[in-house]
Amino acid sequence: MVATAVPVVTDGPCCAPIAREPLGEADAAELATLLKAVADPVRLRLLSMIGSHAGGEACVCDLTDAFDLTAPTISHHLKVLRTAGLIDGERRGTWVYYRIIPKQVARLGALFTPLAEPVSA
Amino acid sequence: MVATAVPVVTDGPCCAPIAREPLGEADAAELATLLKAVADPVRLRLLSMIGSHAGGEACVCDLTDAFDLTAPTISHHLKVLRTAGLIDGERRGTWVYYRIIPKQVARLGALFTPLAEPVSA
DNA sequence: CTATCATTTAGACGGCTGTCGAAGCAGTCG
DNA sequence: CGACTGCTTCGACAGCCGTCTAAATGATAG
Repeated sequence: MVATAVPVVTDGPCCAPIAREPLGEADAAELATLLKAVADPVRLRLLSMIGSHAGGEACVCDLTDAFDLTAPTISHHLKVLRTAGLIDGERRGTWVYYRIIPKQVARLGALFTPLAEPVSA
Repeated sequence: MVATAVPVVTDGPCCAPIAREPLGEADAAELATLLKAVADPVRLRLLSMIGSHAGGEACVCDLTDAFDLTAPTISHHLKVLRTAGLIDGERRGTWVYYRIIPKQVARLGALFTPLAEPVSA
């Protein structure tokens, strides 16, 4: 968390955080990396499937079956998501289970959220 | 808009919309296109500069000066953002001014926002 | 130990993408 | 009209990315 010392004036539906002050070069580069990780239809669906799966985690075998893609390709996409810190994988016996890391996903949302509603928390 | 007829159970601070139900193939493809448009450091900064500029719009000349890139390259990035429906440009005399289209930007935010707070609207 | 299944890694290949220089279009100034 | 400035389009090129096949690794079963 960077916590820029800018007083957030929630005076109505103004604009997303990205539109409050110009983004620095370094921040932009880092955020772009994060965004690139989700800017792919397959990875978007993988993330969605993992997140919406009962128990909060999904087995790779289930994920692979849902696409017309080979197992290595799915594995590659999962690695991209894992490297970006969006998901975490764990091996239990024969199968590997993936789980979403909500904090990092929320970071993406915070970027473009209009902040129209006051943050009650 | 595909509008899958699934009853969305908002039973508390669960997870982002993307994690409530698996994303359809078509929706994923369309969202990926939108995300690709912002998954670039230069475009992220352009969007941020335009959005945070006084008056809500920025001249291309200002934008070009802020980067170590040639004018055609900046123009290319602006076109990508415009094609994605994120910004809109208008020529006034000698200069061209760009403006953010908040609705489309908000769509991005809604994707990953945790929805921890009840939607008052 | 060997066989088999689940997943990842390695290597290769075609297509997309960011960048540039050159040229074209639009508007202003003399 | 003719020259000049601001921005975009065009064409080309290097590098990245998504996909595959083949092979390696990890774990269980017989």
